[in-house]
Amino acid sequence: MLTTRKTNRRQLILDEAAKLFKQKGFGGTSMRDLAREVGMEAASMYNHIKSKDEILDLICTRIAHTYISQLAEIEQTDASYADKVKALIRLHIRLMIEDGAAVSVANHDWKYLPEPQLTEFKQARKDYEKGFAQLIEKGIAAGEFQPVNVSVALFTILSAVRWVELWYRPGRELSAEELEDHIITMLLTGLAK
Amino acid sequence: MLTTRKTNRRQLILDEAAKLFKQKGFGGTSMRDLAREVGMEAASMYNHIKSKDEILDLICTRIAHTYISQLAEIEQTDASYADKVKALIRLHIRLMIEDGAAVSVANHDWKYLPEPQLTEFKQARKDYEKGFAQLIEKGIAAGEFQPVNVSVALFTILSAVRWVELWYRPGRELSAEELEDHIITMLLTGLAK
DNA sequence: GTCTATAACTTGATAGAC
DNA sequence: GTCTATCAAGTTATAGAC
Repeated sequence: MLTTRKTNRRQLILDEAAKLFKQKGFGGTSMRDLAREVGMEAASMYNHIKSKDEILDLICTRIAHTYISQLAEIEQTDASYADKVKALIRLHIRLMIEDGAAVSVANHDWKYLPEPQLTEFKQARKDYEKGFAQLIEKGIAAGEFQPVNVSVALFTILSAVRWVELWYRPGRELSAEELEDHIITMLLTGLAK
Repeated sequence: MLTTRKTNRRQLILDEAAKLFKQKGFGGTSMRDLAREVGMEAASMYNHIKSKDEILDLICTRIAHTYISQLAEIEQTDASYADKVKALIRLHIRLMIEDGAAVSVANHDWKYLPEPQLTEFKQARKDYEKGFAQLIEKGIAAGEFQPVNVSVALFTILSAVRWVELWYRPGRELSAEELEDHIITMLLTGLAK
């Protein structure tokens, strides 16, 4: 685990909710579905959480903060820009593997957040993307990267680490580290000979 | 348009449905929402379509067939494998730009398809991915591509063309063709110098 | 083909006993 | 803190007048 979380009753609800939201979507998951998975009646869950919307907010906000604090950490190191970008790619993949359900929810169901959480989430994501883009820009300026279109490079990287969610199963042929190596090779040196 | 479709009443319902499903998800869109957009009462739509599920099926199936027939066409040409892969990337991007709502639905809401359509859709996607993977494999065997991990390359490419949905707006700084060029450069030659 | 009315059901959330 | 019972609102879909 990259982050340590209490494993009380409330956290159990959040963890099971993330799994169900990933499988069936926020709108496709009822509180009764969730209650069955948690092992209590739907009404009882309201002693631990305020609403279905709050569950979504807690999941999305935790993931957003995780990404932002990891970016801040990497920005402070004195590695090359290429190494910083590689480190970020590795962190994305590792978070997806270790906390995939919550990351999927933050990737897909954030749009169902009520205001003002929706606006806050979108702003946090924008800030993150801006910080990531600046690493690529500086890498180009420093001669470490090709002069690619920065937005295209950024979203190609972010998308490439997203599919891990759809594809990777622990115990597949590749270990997490091998997977990271292969994706970094593909993104940094490309397919062509 | 890559495909020509009749613009009767039924098709209007399908087109508006695709837009709403993309915006609010299949579960988050009610038949009343859709009816308002189409300009009739919810009950009246049932003279044109059988059910909400049928709408989803018609959208997903059309997109699946489009991809599969495009792949078959490209496979038959005698271009190099590199050129075949590039052509497929261009077709993905163009379909996303010209028919983005339906492509988004086929990408995200296919999981709400009822059986047996769900199984059929998953099989069609699997077949498509297999055909695409074979082009990459043969390209490696022919010495046109680096000996990358084929699955990683395939899903990196498929993901890279997916984000166009989240990002591209007509009238943005880039034309469709420039966007295709940039993405192909990023995927084929990579970020590193 | 379009409408109004409504059947049959599911939804998120609450009240109150224990 | 968990339960049963329930509410108010929303869901897909159909019946039947016009």
